[in-house]
Amino acid sequence: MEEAWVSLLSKCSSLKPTKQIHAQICKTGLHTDPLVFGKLLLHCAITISDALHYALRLFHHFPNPDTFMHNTLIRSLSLSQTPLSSLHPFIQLRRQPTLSPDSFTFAFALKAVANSRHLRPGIQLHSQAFRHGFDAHIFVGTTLISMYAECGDSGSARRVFDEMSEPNVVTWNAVLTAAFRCGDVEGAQDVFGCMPVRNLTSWNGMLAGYAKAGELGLARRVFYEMPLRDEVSWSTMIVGELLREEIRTNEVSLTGVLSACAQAGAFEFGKILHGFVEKAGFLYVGSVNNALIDTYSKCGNVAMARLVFQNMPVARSIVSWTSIIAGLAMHGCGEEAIQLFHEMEESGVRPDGITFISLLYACSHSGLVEEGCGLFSKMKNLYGIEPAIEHYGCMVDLYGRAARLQKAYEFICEMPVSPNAIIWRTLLGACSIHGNIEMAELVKARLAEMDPDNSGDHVLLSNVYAVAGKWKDVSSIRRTMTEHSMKKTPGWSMIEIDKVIYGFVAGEKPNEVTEEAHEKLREIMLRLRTEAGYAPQLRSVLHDIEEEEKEDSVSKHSEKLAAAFGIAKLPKGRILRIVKNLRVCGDCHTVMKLISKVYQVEIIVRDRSRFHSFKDGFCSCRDYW
DNA sequence: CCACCAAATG
Repeated sequence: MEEAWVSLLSKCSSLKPTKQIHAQICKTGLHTDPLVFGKLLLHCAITISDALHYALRLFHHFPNPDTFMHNTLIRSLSLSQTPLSSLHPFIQLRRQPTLSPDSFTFAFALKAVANSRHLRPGIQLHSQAFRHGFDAHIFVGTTLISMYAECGDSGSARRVFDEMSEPNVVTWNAVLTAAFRCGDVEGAQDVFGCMPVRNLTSWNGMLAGYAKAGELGLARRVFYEMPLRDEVSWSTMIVGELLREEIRTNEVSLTGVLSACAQAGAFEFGKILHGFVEKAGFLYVGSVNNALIDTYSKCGNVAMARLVFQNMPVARSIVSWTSIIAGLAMHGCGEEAIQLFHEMEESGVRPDGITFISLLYACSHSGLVEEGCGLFSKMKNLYGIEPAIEHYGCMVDLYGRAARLQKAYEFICEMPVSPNAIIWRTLLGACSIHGNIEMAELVKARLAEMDPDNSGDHVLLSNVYAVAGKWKDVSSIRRTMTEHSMKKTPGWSMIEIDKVIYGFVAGEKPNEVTEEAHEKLREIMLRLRTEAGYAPQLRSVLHDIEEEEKEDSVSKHSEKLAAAFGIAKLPKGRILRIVKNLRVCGDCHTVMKLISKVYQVEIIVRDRSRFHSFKDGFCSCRDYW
């Protein structure tokens, strides 16, 4: 309830709608809730520049404000354009006979002084904190140090630090930046050398300090030596123009990094890069926009891809149109992809062969057989584009997925170019989806002539047998595979949590992360069984093994582990984004649907060929994949 | 009765 109001507030940036929201909050009676009221104060003081008086009036009418409420007002004002105005509620609070200031009060008030850079009120606050015995408090002490540094009094900052009994990392970091702020680069180096513990903020502090002092060479060195880099590190480098030379000389490297993100599915990192692109003015380079569209689609966020496409400040090229069509296709938005294609035709951009590959792909992944056929002939007849082998492959996929296996087979036989292994493999995949043994055997024979050592083909065929319960044939395939020392590609999945990527491989040696994932997974499966009536679907298992063992084998699939780990680690409400190297198996697909319903989370899985976005028990692929 | 608010890097 409170969160709803807060998010509503964050969307309005002027006083009038804020007043309306306030009136509504009053109706619900939540206006006396300290949390809601605090957010309202903060919003008026920071987000809206001319609403300070309104914040003060709100506070004035608040019944019996306690120390917490006073602190909130002091904090709000300290962050406003006129930080020193927070001294009024500070004095008011001290005059109240029933209330007394606490450590928060002093921390906020000192922060206000630091933001205003006026030394004299700072000194007064310091002596008052001393009288109340709060100057020894670690937060207050640390704020004192940075306050003195902001006001240019490095000697006092140093003295406060020397008198502290147990400085922690944050205190050390405050001293570090204090040295830089007073222009003492050598002092900062000393502090950095003496620090008993360092965290990312310490490194970022060094980086920013050097950059501000104009020591660009040293800053670059810090950047390369850092054990870990986050958003702040990167943006320090960009804002300080430390990487700009490299990027400006060839924006190729920027698109290169973006495409690496796309391949790895590193969404959070891609977002950071997007921020840089905007800040550094690279949005005016068409190819960078296209790379962003591609990155967002491949990282599972087609909505962001759409947004980049819609807001492009430069002309959309054929690559831009094709990228967004391919992105929509990957996410199962076939109709939208076709609609965009029509818009593209109207805008006068002429499609090329790659555009049609994306379109046909969109059709085959959304079951739009008629539309796909129409586009295929339009490509040949209207645009005069001679279909390449990839186009034929898409058509085989289109018919095959739609269970029209005979039609697909005939199509291959009538093709004017001779089919390659990929074409036959596409059909074999379709046979495995629809469980057609005869066709699968026929196709596998062709493949055996062309590409006998491909383990994936054996696995596909054996899956067809396994589904039909023909375990003899399954084990014979397995024997051939071991005899030819063919290895099944191990399945892996990864999930990004707080910009760190965790990988899971089926059957790997247990470690801390996998232990945790397994434990969470056991708990999840139990809940799915009791609350959603889940029963494991064992058809996806390759081998003819005991039922119980099979269940065990299915339960170890890497995407399940990644999902379990995500549920355990990510805060509620966050989307789980998983990347997998192979296709999702049927059982995992079901489990993801159930998890999304029971745990009320959105899960986006990128598999080998497309995206599955699970929400409320349904998948965006509508079980067509 | 408790907890919601707090210090350092861009």
